[in-house]
Amino acid sequence: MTSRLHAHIGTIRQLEIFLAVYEGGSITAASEMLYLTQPTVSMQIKKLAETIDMPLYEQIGRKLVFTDAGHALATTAKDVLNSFIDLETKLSDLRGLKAGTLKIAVVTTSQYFIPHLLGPFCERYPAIDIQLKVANRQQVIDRLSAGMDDFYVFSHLPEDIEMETIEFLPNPLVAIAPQNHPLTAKKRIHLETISDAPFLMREKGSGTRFAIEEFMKEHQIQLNLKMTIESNEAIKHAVMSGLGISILSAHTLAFGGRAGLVELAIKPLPIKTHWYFAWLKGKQLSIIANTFLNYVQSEGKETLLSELRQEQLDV
Amino acid sequence: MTSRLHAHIGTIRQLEIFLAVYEGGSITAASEMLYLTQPTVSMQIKKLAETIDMPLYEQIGRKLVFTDAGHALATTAKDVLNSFIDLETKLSDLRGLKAGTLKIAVVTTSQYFIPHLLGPFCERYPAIDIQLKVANRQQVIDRLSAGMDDFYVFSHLPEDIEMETIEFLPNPLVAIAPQNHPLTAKKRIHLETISDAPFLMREKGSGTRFAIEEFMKEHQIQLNLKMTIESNEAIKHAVMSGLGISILSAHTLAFGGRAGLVELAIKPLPIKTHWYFAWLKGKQLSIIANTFLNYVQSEGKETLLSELRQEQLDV
DNA sequence: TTTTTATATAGATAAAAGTCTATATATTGA
DNA sequence: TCAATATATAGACTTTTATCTATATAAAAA
Repeated sequence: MTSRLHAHIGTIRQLEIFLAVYEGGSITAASEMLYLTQPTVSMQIKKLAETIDMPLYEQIGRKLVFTDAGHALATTAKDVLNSFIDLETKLSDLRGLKAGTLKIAVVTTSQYFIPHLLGPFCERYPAIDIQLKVANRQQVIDRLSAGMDDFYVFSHLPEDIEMETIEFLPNPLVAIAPQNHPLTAKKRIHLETISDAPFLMREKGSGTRFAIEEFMKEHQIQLNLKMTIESNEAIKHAVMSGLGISILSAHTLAFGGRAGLVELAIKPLPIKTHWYFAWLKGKQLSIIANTFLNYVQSEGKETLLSELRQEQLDV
Repeated sequence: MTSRLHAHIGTIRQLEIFLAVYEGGSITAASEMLYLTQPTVSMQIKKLAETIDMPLYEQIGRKLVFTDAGHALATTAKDVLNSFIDLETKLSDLRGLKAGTLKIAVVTTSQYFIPHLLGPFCERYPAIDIQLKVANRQQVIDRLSAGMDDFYVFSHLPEDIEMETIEFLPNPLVAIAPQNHPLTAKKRIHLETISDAPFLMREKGSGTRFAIEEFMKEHQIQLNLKMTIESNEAIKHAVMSGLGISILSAHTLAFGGRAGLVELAIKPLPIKTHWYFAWLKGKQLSIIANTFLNYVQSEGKETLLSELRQEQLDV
């Protein structure tokens, strides 16, 4: 099969002309509708009938009487032209931000604040469909390499991929302990103290872990690693139940997430890291993506900061 | 509006090629599917994107990542190409008698036997849709002039229209009276006798009336016209209830339609007329129409004659 | 780094689409 | 029968489509 479908049904223009003839009831009427000369229409219809290889109508006196083939073709022509009109509408919606998809992939820790950023954007552009993928760092990196999404959110940026980035928000890492822990009473805790307590840590590859390790190396502190846990929520619950202390993004405590936990007043903390919005270098941002980027850098950032301040986190 | 839709969405071939790219996931894959060179596909897609005036995809590494516009276009392309495939099927059905419409317009009197002719044809070609229009003579003539149907059935052919015709079946006109009428006892009734009885006649323009008038003029008989009635069935019931006698097509009595009525044995009757199948001269008969014509002239005629013989009508 | 695998661009070309003007033909209605 | 109304055909022309070959460019894999 050579798959040359179009050869059997004529051109789109011919369908358009035929439909005008069908609806106008005559060649001349169609030619006037389309601002063409009568022979032009006559010709195109003749060609169309030749490619179809069946007569489309018969001329009885002054009237055109359409054959079964003519009726069938008219039906198809209507369907097809309507499909095109629908497409045009869709495309102009896409051009005008009245449709389309914004795809974002984020590492798990950022799931605590990202929805608070997307909410107002959604409200502003209700017709835009947002697809948010929450995955672990490696999965987000894979999606980044494959160019699957518009934006990616990291705390610790991957190094071997060429990207564009913007530093978006401070991501302070704070030490937490259960409410009844002896250290919670103290107003100023020395960093060295932390070595004594059993420490709960995120898994290797985690951005949080990377930042903690860098920080401790710098301050020449050896942690007393008790357990590796792959989830912030699980770590919080482990801390609550007295298994140890930990250092986590302050955002994991925001928006009602600090029940039963106390932030320790350790002197050089918090560890100052940042959240980054990243996208593949060279990838042409869609209009929607651009719009989102502008939003993030202006209102989005402001809104989020003020929300976090209300939560009394030292962001 | 210049109504040049096609200018905005490319050619059918381009849609076809784009769909191959979309489904194959790469330009090269598409070119192999379609037996084209890679630059050909690349070019056509580029043109398509230019007419749409939006990028359809982005190349990320070795993969193509489609934009929203690309996805929308692919959906439309699928719809459109499927419409064409459906059309092709329909057309080839039409070519092969596996679809299509046979349109016939008949004068009211012939409605008594025409269905018995169409029945077996329908069974033989179950996919063919038959549209039977039963109307008065003038309406059938109007449809004939406008070329609205494939065939027309008359007893008395119109004179001022150029047509092709075939004489199909005898249409004997017989005299009828109610069962209790004094004449029903007689075995041989003189034609003149008819002048005495009140006579019920079809309306002017009716083929039956035309034939009766011609016949009576020839035999120099003056009828005692009592009433003009526009329907065979109404005439039969008027005769039954003793309003008078009449002359009607024997076929109106066939297939169980003679209850309460008796055919009078008037000597030079029945009046011998015929049923004709007619169609516009110069109108190209469709394959279906041709098939029907052949059927009518062979099996159709035979079947109908033998059915009528069983009804003991002297056809 | 080189090879392999993809896509894009340039330049050429045959065929088809799409349009026109001028003219012929057919039908209807006065 | 003639004027009015329709459709069809002929011939010409421009633009676009749909291809190709050859070559450049880019990324991934070895």
